[in-house]
Amino acid sequence: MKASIQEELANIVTQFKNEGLLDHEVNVRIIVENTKDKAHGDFATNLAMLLAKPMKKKPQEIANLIIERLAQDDRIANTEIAGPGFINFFVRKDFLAKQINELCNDPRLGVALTSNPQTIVIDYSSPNVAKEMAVHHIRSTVIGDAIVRILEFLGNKVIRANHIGDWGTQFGMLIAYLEKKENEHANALELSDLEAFYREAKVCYDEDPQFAEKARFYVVKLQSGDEYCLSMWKKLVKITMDQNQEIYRRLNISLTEKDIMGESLYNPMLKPLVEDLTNKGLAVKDDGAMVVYLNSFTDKDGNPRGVIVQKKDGGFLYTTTDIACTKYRCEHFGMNRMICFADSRQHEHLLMAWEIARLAGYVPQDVSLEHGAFGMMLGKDGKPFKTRSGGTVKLKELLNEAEARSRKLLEERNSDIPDDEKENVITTIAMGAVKYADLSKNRTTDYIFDWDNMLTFEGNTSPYLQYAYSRIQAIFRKADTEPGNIVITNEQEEELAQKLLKFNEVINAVAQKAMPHLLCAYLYELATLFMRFYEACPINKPEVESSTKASRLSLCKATRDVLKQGLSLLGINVLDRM
RNA sequence: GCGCCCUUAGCUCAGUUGGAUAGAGCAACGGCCUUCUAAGCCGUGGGUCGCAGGUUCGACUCCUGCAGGGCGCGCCA
Repeated sequence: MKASIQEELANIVTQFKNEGLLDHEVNVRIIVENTKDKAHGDFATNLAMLLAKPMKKKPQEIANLIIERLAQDDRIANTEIAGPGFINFFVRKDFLAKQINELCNDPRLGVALTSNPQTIVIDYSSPNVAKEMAVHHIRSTVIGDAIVRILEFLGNKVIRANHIGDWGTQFGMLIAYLEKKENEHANALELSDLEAFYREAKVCYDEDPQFAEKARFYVVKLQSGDEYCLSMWKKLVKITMDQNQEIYRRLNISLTEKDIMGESLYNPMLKPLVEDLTNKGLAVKDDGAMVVYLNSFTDKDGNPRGVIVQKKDGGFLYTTTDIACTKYRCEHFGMNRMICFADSRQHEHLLMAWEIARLAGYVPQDVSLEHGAFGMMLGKDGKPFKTRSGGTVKLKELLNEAEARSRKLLEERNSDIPDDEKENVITTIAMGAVKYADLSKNRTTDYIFDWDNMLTFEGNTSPYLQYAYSRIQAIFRKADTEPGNIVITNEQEEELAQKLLKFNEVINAVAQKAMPHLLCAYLYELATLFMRFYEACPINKPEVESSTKASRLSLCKATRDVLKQGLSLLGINVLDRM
């Protein structure tokens, strides 16, 4: 609808040009936008104002010319000129009803499959081996997973890439310490506290010279492919990822073991990569290290910035790994697009790695490399978030606390939920609340971590959306009529219907911008409009006519389906009762 | 020193590629449960959009400067 108006306006601009009313050189962006205030109609364009100067006429005059030339469209009730020269379009009510009836019968709820399916790599979560996931890991994990689901829903082929930190010099130390623990016959429980494990390993390394020597020895052995060291390393990876997999399960994250593509995967590719960069004349020796100079980045003196891809001692750096990783993904998956969800500190680093990959010809021109950057998690004081003791809060602790609060709340209510459903209700609400708290914020800015904000169940939260859903389910349990043809009879129905029709637009915007908070905002607005409709428009009441009942049930059904689909794309489950 | 990001109500955040009167939630105050779930609905108060200029018919949005906060800057990842 918007697109067809836009097309017609473009034709009119061409007419103006052909008639000499407008210079051919003039280039205007024709925009038809949704109005914020429905007094301004359903769609509006500012075209007349944009043409005012180049056409040397008053905006109102031009608006009139445009309206005169608009073809008759039976979907449009009328157009008007308003304010400084906006043209407002009012859609006919029966066309709205027609569209919403179509949406009701569409299993995809108006969201078309993409006409141009792509292979898209989503790099997200990326925890470190031998460390527990902390609260800040929630961002990459939850946002990345939502984008994965949305891109798949649109018909793209999505590769989940869990770029775990499973390589580096610290593994010598960790292997040596694991060996020590095994010799002491440590049980699984002792190993499960990875924070303690890492800390203690570090203590041994710092205080016991013999241990440190062994650690350094094991690094070399590991990197040369020693079987014993590799098997110990694999144990560490497994212990860690088993724990992380449990977090993923609780949070309903779609990552599995098969999606693990850690840094170690690229290790064998680093040496040939640097050789290739050297052969191509990109990497040059500087003070013993191999460096790529980039003209598009400058150092503190304004000279091309040097990026080290190989250290003096022959070792490689994480930039080298990221170049190899990008190259591998292009070659191995034939990807069209890659989005890396990592915090904003890595922005410059990623851009430089990708620039090198492009210069080396590893990335086809039309492949889009995107950094789904997100801000830092800060404490209430605006400083990077730390606990009082200076450590981080474990993600597991946050999830436990969410469940505790959810449980307490359910117990305080005199709910009639059967006992066998209660656990599911508690966890579904708790996990939804935590995920939504993160997903609903614009990812680009830093944000304040606060237990109460993160774990609230009122207002703009996931429980609110889940509540709207379960209210609808309650209506259907009591309904004695089937959903039928929708006829819009009042303001609440109209606003709800119009919002439902915007689902398609929102999903596509999220897919393009990789910003799930847009979907959260949409679903919250939808739920709010439903709540108003719910208060104003009775259904299961004796005085309601059966045709009205059938119409409203259809609106309920569409709302229910969009809420369920929308939440499911965010990785949040719904509940039949709560 | 150089560079990137940020600053919107008491608090936490939205604000579409520049559009019409800057919006939510929480907190505060006042209403609404014998009527489809009160995790809800309705209403009230609350703003110099960090500051100062500029561009524009129109600026929270774009440009410049300043202040404050976060982050990054060759051999860690």
